[in-house]
Amino acid sequence: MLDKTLTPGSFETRLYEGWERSGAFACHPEGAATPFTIMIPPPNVTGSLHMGHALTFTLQDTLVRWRRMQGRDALWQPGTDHAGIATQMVVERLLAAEGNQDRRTMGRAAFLDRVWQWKAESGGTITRQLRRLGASLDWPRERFTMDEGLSKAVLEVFVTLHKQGLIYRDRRLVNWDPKLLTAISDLEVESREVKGQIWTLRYPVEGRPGEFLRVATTRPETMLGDTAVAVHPEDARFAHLVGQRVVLPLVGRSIPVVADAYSDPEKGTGAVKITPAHDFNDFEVGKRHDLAMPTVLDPEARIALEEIAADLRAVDGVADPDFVRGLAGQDRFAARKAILARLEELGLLETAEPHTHQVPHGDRGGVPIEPRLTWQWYCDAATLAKPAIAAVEDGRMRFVPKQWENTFFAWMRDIQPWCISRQLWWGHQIPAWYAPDGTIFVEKTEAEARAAARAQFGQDVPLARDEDVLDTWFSSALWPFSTLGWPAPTPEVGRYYPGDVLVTGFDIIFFWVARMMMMGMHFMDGAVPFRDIYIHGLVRDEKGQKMSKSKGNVMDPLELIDAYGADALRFAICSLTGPGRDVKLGRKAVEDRRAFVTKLWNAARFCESNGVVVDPAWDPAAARTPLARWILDAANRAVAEATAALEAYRFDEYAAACYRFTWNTFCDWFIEFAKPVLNGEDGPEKAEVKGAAQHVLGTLLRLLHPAIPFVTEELWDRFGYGPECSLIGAAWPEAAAVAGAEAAREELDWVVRLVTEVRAVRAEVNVPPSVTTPLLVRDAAPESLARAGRWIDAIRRLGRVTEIAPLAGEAPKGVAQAVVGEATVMLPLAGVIDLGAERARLAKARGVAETDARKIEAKLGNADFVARAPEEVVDENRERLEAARAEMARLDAALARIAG
RNA sequence: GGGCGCUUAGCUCAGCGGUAGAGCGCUUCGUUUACACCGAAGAUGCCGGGGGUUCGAAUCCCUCAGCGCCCA
Repeated sequence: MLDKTLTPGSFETRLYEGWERSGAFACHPEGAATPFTIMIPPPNVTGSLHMGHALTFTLQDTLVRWRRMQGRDALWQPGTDHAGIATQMVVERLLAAEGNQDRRTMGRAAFLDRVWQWKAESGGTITRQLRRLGASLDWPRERFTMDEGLSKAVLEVFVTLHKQGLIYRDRRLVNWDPKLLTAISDLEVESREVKGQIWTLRYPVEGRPGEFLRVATTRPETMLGDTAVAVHPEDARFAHLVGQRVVLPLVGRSIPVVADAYSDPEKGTGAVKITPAHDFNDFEVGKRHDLAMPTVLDPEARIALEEIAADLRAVDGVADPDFVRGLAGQDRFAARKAILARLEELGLLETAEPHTHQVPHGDRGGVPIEPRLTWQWYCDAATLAKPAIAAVEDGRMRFVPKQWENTFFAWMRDIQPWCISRQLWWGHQIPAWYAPDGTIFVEKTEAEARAAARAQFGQDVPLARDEDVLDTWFSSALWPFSTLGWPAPTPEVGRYYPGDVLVTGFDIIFFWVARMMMMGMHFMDGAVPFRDIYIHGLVRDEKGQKMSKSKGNVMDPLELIDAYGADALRFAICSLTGPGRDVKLGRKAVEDRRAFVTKLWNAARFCESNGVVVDPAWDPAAARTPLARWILDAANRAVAEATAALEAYRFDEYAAACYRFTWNTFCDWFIEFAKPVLNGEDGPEKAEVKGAAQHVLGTLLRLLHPAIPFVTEELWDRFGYGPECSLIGAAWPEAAAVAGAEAAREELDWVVRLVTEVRAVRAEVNVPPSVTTPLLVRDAAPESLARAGRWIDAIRRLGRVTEIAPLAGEAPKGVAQAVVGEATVMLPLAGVIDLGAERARLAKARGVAETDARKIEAKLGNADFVARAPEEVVDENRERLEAARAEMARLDAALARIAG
């Protein structure tokens, strides 16, 4: 017997272990079935399961379970990425907390050992948690971006792209994180609004004593590296100064005034100082005007004078080399203060005004990034992006919803060289070796590099390997094929690449999506890495706020699973995942879906306690009773709706279709109609109701399994639809042939309408539930009376009716009435009902019918409508008008009957 | 500044040319033996404002307003 109350915790772990043990999650490369592949966008190895994961992995699991049931050879391959910066930070923090040596003291090899040790201990957190969610991942195929195999793929790709000229070394400005001491990519930089100040400085014009060029800046400390002042070429105010020179205060360097459209006459003073080595815009100006580009900040963003020491020159009242020398080694913000103070003393600081502006910050380190001129490795993203753009343009890859194409195109068409080197230890060390003369050898192994060097120099030379590692996204970009064993020619690569769909959030389009496309198409002979890209929203709290620790509105998916069950959480997620919308998910939403899971459980309990048992031989095509035919037909429609919804990635519609059929059809009506039969005598009718019940319950369990795998599997097993843990491998339901479906639908729909009307009448005229009445039917067609007779047991029970009789003559006094189709049904309730309430009720119903009729009359009275609208629309309106008029007439008659 | 999205019942959202819907909430009623994580009934809408296209607009177009996000 099923327990009276549903306790998901009592079976979730057992079922998951059962599935996993039985190999139900495994793909079958040797099989004949058509593959269905989803590559997990690898979560960060330092992460733990949050609501965003719960969302994306629930959707992925729903798709995978559904396709698996459809007979596809599903591969959902799990794994994590090594998260270079995040992991290194975690382990460094750990070392500090343990009171251990820091990484520089312990050295690279020892530090990396420690990271691997951490990975072994803590790296499995998220993969363990995914099991709680029910994610049916092919665990034995789990991969990690630092695995031997994936590292081989990284070497192959790096070396190949280098030989193709698509990876190169360059000295450009990079986003430098002065806290983490590494370059980071544009995408790892976030603008934050900062309340700062804007200062106006006075730069003396050379050879014109007393004349100054006023420049506005938010970063006065970089002035030490200024090599020009730019004004707009068409700005008349400064035309006479273009080509002149100014003296750089404090430093004493003579710098030119250049005309460059970058300078905005509307902003600040219209003249802008140019520091090419410390600002991206200034760098471009510097290149245009062939300016020197001295660096004045060291990696930790402290003042460094090496590149300007030779330029320092004392100028009376303007420049002070001793002061500048004293700044060496000072932090950028301390230096700013000192410089401003000194400029003020010299009378060269004109104004200081409050100013709010966007300041780039490193998203990991959290400090303002510092553009720095450094040598880094770059990937020619613009070239790699072209085939990916074309593949989306011509439909070989499809964004769902489509509008995300715009975001993708906008970024891809203006993509910048991708800085792929990082000054970290944890990651794939760049396979580049330097000879003493600076020659670079890029090879997969040191031995190959040595051989290449020997070939070049005619003798062995000492080689030093590049210390840097690659951006984590470089290895993640290879995920769709590196996880399948590439570059080895494995059967998996041929079979599971391209994937069918990548599921991810819109915030990740530039990271995984774009990069996987670029690398996939380049290395897999132009083949796209996945056909569909399903983009879902972000999880927010019930008020629509982004969840964050600082706001304190985070919900823990594991805690929700403990409280309500994984199925409730998953069903809530599916229900709320509409197209192109964020998912607002409060605790209440999960609690509400638990009620649905419980409802299903209780419906199953009803079936069990009424002797419904599984009968695989039961043939729906042989069903003869309207009730069986009706519920089978309704199930067919639910199957069609659910399948269409999943095909369109409409998780909300899939959940809604399942919900409606389960609750509003199966529970509310089928079970109620079945009760009189099941309580009655044994016979063919009862047998058929049981047969239909077991058949449809089985359909329901299969239909709902992708969304709520645990409770459906538990019920499937308990009822004996199959062996333990077999629902996951059961066939996705398909429409069953049902004879006479239309007639059955008409019949049952009529009964539903009759019962609903009777209930409404009773409720509105305040008939106590204890009072039962006969039902007098006037003007009923013979078929309606016959139906009433066939369903008298159900109508009695659901409408609190004693008997049904046709009424030919006068209606008794004090009836409550309702119109059902062509018939008027009357409940003789003299003395019980409030006649005033009944009259009001009928009048209101008549009003509704009249309004409806008026609207349709107006429509049909419009000659243009009749002439131009499609014929079926016009006919439909004529029929509706007729029905509305007939209803008005019947209601008028009903009102007349109880008049006065 | 450029781009995208949103604005429909108290709340969360479907619907996207042809009769305005769901869930939750609310009100009333309910010990009918699956389920109170339940059942029955009910109320609630200038479909953001304005203009246009159309026989017909919540739905298509323009415009304005507000909100949110992304990129500068």
